[in-house]
Amino acid sequence: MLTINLIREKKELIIERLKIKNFDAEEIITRILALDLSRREIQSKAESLQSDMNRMSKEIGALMKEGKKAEADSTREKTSWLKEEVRSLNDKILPIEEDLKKEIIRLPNLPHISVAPGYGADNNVKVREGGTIPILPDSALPHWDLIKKYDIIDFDLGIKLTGAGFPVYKGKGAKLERALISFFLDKAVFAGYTEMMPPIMVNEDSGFGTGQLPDKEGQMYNVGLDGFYLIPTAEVPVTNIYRDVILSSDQLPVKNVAYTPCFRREAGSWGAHVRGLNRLHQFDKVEIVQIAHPDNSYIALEDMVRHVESLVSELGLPYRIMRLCGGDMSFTSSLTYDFEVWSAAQKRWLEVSSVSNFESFQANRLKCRFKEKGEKQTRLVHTLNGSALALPRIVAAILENYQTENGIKIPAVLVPYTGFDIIT
RNA sequence: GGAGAAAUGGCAGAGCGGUCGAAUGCGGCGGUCUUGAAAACCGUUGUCCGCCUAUCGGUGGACCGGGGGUUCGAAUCCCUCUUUCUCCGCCA
Repeated sequence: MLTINLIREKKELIIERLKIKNFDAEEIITRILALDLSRREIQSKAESLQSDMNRMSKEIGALMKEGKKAEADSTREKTSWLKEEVRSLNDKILPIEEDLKKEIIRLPNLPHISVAPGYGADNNVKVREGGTIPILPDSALPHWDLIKKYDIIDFDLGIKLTGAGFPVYKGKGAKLERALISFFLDKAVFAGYTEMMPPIMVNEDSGFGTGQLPDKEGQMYNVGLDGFYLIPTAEVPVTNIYRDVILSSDQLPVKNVAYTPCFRREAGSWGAHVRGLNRLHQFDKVEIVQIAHPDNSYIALEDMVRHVESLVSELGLPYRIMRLCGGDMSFTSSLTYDFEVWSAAQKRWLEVSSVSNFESFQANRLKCRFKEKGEKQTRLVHTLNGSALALPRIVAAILENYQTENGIKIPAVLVPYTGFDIIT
């Protein structure tokens, strides 16, 4: 959510910058400014009358004490119309504020200056790449065949228990999953992140804080009876830890990491390219989150990108880092880097991580602020997060890229975690 | 699930219709003292919104778990929701 101050002061700049995201903000901003103005006018009026009321109430109190009942009563009579007036003005403010908020939350975050215009994945910019693309024999299998061949992930069983997109990991498949989670967590803790185990259901306030609600309601599973939502990513609980919090500048940056299962309804997104592990309703992910000083948030972003890069690189997966264009970036993001790994049997790139700086956009929804040491003024923090990493596609890439005639080899860094070096 | 009690500033804890944004203690910040530190003493100490102001700041309004109500006036009374604690029941 952009701040009302920014909208008041930098209207033209916002309109310009949002064009990069192919968003026409002009009409919305015009409405916002009009609502803002009328809100302030009414508020001023109401508050000055309220001030009169407060003064008269005190007078009545004083008169009663002195025993001047008649004078107190005459003052009391005078307050009645004021009371009406204040009430009717305040009643006008509420719906205006609601409308104002409704309009403001429709504005996407401003893209960073380095973000290129564009409409989709084709306009993303390749920043770096690494690793070597393996050449597999013609007999190489896609991962959905490999998991059957080695009996390590069972989709049919998941369908029986829950439904499509809820796989059951079995034997060495389950162990590989757990090994990856441990590996990712250990790496993050070593890099200075604090491990968290948050709830995987959140309330509505949390959903609003990170931007899933109210618009992306259909993406999350709703536990109707209790009004909770299953988290689509650990970003939601871990970032919302700092909702309504004022940090001191020497606590920044806050660096947290969490493993959680993630749940996504993925309504309407099924089709080609979603076979096997490519898209699931429930999957495992390790997420890193930083709360940063606004002056340093792009250093933090770079730091996170390097961290994620070290993970894919140590797993020996061919990868590339893409800077998303305006049209491919999320509503809430200022700058996003996507990590893609090469899936050797599908012969395509799979997105395994998305690392973003939200600047103060989430912080404003969260009311997460900080104070510079010794200063009175509060400022909004910057929030960042990134997958480090999302498991299913990493598993898919490992299975495909590391397949041999004798079985699937396990990347060397994982062997201490799995306890085996080949799946047969 | 049943029966009671409670929710106040960073923390602890008073207040239970008017002078309360809120005593007191601790903590934090600034100062005096000291070679330095501690102790002691003095001062200061929240958030949001509006208006005025180039800035420092001034001024008005709101905030005592959330929401609603009674009243000229609510931290204080009433309703409701949430959370916590105690006892009983159930239970990984």
